[in-house]
Amino acid sequence: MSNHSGLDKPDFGAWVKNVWQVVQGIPRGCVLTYGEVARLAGSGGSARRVSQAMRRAPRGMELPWHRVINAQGGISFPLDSEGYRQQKALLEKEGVVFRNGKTNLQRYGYAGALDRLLWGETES
DNA sequence: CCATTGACCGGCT
DNA sequence: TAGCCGGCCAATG
Repeated sequence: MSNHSGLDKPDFGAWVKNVWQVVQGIPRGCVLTYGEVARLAGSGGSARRVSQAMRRAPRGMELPWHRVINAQGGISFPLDSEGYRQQKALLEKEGVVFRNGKTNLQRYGYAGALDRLLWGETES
């Protein structure tokens, strides 16, 4: 029951809200990949849906969207777009360093944060 | 309703 | 290291 004519949407809407919360939980100066955000929000969607979820965020909602990057450690906007420049600028302002258009996920990413807690500032 | 798109990802060559 | 390919799934035309 309840499944009839377009009812019972697989709570994609709920998943979207989870995405917002996950993104809001990313500390300043740190980053998370689309895939990681998707997973932390629950196994309902996929990495590709994360961008849609963030675009759906209400105007005025505080959402550090710039802390979400791709699994290669780079920004996923076209290189010559305004979004690319803006995201990079926001991240650099938080101390995230780019080398050849990519950041070191081992250092700024999720796993990196754990490693630093356990091993301290190993880094090279 | 079918086809294409997209702020992606992992595996394979 | 770099590039191609298939899968993913809601949104858009």
